[in-house]
Amino acid sequence: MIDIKFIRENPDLVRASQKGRGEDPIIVDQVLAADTARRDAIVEFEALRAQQNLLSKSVGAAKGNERLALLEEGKVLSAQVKAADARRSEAEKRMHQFALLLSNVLDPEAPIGGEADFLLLEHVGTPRDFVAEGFEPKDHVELGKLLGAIDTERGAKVSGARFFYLTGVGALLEFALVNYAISSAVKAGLIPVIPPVLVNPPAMEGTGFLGQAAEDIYRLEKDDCYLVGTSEVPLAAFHMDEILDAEKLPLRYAGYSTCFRREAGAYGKDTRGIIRVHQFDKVEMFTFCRPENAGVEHQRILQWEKDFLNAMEIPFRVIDVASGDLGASAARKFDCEAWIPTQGTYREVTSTSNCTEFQARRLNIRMRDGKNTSHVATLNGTAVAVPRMIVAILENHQNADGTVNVPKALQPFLSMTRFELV
RNA sequence: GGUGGCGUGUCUGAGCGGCCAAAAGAGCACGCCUCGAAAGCGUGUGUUGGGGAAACUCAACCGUGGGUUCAAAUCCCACCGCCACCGCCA
Repeated sequence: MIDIKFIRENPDLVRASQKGRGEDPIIVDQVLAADTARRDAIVEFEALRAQQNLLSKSVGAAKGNERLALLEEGKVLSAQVKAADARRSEAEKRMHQFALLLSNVLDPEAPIGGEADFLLLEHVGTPRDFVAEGFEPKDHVELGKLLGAIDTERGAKVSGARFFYLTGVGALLEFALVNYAISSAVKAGLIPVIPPVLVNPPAMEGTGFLGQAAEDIYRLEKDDCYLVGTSEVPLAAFHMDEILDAEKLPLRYAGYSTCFRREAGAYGKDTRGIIRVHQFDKVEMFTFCRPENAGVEHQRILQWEKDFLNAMEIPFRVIDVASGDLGASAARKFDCEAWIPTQGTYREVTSTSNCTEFQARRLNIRMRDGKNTSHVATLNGTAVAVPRMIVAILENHQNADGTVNVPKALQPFLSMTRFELV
C-alpha cells in the first residue's frame, strides 16, 4: 500500500508509476476521490459524536424532567451518530479497497517497459563450449534419469503434471544446497527460520500476493487459508502488527520452506523437467530495515545471490528487471539468470526485490525511532531455489558420459566429488 | 472434539455501566542529589485518524465483529487466540 499522503501530494508520480507497470492510472483518481469522501464522512461523524459525548455527560448530572428531555434528545442523536458511523466505515472501506489496487511506486532507476526491456547489468563466468569439448550436452531430465536423481514420470503419476520426486543423489543434492545456503546465511548474520507454509488471509494479502498474483496461489477454501508460494510471505508477516526497535534494525532472516505455485497461465511453458513446478523448496532471505538503507541493502542481498552462484561455479548474468515485469510490491528487482546449456539461454534462478515500505504498510510493521514511529522497508531475495539450481548444476557440470562433477563448495556437504551413473 | 478459565498500554496488573486513555508497580527518558554511580526524590512517557501554519483541539482504540443503552473496557451474542484438564492421535 502506498501512503495516502504521498498520493495526495504526488498524484502524477503515482500515475506515471502505474503507467510504467502497464497498469491503470485511473485508480489514482479513484483513490483520491474515495479519500475525499472518506474525510468528509469522518468530519461529519466526529462532529455528531462529540455532540453526543457532551450530551451523555450532562445526562448523568441532570434530574427529573430535565433528565427525561435530555434522554429524548439523546435517542435522536444516537440514531444520527449510528448512521454517520455507518457512512464513515463504508467510506473508509471503499478507500482502502481502492488503495489496495495500487502497486508500489517504481524506483526511478528501474527500467521502463515490458518483460523484454530489462537492463543487462553484467555477465559473470563463461558458458562451456561443448562443441570444442566434442559432445552434445544432455538436458537435466536425461541427466536426472541417468543419475537416478529426478523422477518426473512418477511425480506425474502420483500428483500430476509439474510434480517430481528427487531420489538418491538428487535428494542428497537438495540437502547439500540447503545446508550450504543456510550456513552461508548464518555466517552473514541472518537468522535461520523454518516458517509455516499455510497462512491466513491477512498475511497473504499484506504481502501483496492477492492482487494480480492471486491466480497463482493455492487456497484451501474449507479452512480459509493459503499455501505460500514463497517463504517471503510468512517471513514478511512474521512481524505483522509490530513496532520494531529502530536500534535493532536491520533484522535479517533466512527462511527455508516448501513453495506452492499453481502456475496458472503457464500452460505449455517449460513443460519438460523441473524448471517450472507446482511444489519446490527454497531458501529465502528477508530483511526489515530503515527505508533510507533499503537501496544499499538491496545491493547487499544481490551480492549474496551472486556469491552463491559463483560458489556453484555457474555462468550467469544479472538483469535489472523492467517495470512491467515487477511484482506489485516491488519498486525494483534484480534477477540472476543462470546459463542453461541445452536451452542456449539464461534462465532466472534467483531474484531480489526492494519493496520499500509497501508491504510494511499493508502488514502494519513499524519502527520506533526515538519518539516517532514510521514504517520499515522490506526486501527479499532468493538464496537458493532448489530445482532450478539442480538444473543449472547438472547441465553445466556434466561430463560426456552423463556423470556430473560436484562444485567444490558442495563437496563437504555431499562427501562426494562426482555424481555417478546408476 | 469436550469442559473450565483468561484476553486491558513496553511489561506486570487493577478496573466490571457515566467522574476511565484507563489505578498501582516495573521499565524507559529527562532533571535534582553525587567526585561518579547505585539508592532516593521530582517530572514526563501509547497508537491511529480528522481539523489547524502552529500552540492546540476533536474523534477512535481495553482480542475481533455485532448488539443493548442517552452513555460500554465494564452487560449480551458470535468468532478468534491463549492456558488448564479430559478424550483422540502421534
